[in-house]
Amino acid sequence: MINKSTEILKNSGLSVTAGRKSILDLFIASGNALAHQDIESGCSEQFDRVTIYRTLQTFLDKGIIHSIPATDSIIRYALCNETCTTTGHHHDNHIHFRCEQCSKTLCLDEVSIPIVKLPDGYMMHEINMVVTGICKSCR
Amino acid sequence: MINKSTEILKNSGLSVTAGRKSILDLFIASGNALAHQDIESGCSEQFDRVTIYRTLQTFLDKGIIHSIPATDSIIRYALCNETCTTTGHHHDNHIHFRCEQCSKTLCLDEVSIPIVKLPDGYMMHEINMVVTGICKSCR
DNA sequence: ACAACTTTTGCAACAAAGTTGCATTCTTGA
DNA sequence: TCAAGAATGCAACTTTGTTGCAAAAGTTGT
Ligand SMILES: [Mn+2]
Ligand SMILES: [Mn+2]
Ligand SMILES: [Zn+2]
Ligand SMILES: [Zn+2]
Repeated sequence: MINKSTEILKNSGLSVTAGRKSILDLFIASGNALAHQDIESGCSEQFDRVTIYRTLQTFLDKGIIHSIPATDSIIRYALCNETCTTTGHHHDNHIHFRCEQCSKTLCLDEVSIPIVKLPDGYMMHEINMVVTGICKSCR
Repeated sequence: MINKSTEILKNSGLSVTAGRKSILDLFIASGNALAHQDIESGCSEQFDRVTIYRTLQTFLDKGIIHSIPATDSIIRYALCNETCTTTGHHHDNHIHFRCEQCSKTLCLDEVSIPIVKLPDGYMMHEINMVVTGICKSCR
């Protein structure tokens, strides 16, 4: 296995293509969550918009990345931890932080989502918690 | 004050127009959160798409409605509780539930968002918590 | 290293969602 | 009732997301 992106792709049973490697490298290099647009403009090589949509969907399905909800209708994505990749089911249990200053969205892996008790009759599947505010580097 | 929607508009210092009343009535009548599209198709009268965008933005600014993040890039909106309207700053502290069966998004006003401690250096402003699963009426 | 097979990609053509400027219409308060 | 200001509808446009299909690239076994 030559490098990390190749390794992740092979472990997920995906064929290794320039586009997938490139996009994955971008995720690995970047410290924050990426939106479709970030990827389109941030990739070393240029890839078709459609390819990026399809790649992101594939990565989601395989548990390589997870999506982060937001109120600006821009979905951002970040690398999952190992367990998601291996099980094909998302197990990210951390909160996300969106900085109102620098607009970066971060995974706060060290802050886990607290347990909430739903009213009777509700069945919980996934939880998402997004905090907005000012990040460490913007203070 | 003739009815509730008029009252809310006046209290927020907004002029009372057919569109605003209609949209607000829809929110009041509906038990769940509404997306732009729901409003466009659900209003008694037909209003221009642009008017609906602008109205939603105005309602957000005035603290009449709040937006609910989701990972499907469709933002949904729901009525705020009184405190938002009066202060112009959102104070909704409840979690949101999105049913994977009926696709309805609900405000669970009775379930408040638990407190989380952020790492040093982070300043919190707003918290959003969205739970997905199966709702009471879909079991 | 090659061929056969499978998968991925790019392109084109759409559809849906969101934005902006401007003229017209509606609200409001004097 | 009327003037001033605010909201609306329309047109034109940008951005975002989807689908089908042919060409290109990746994979597997020899
Ligand atoms: Mn994350
Ligand atoms: Mn709510
Ligand atoms: Zn920041
Ligand atoms: Zn349901």
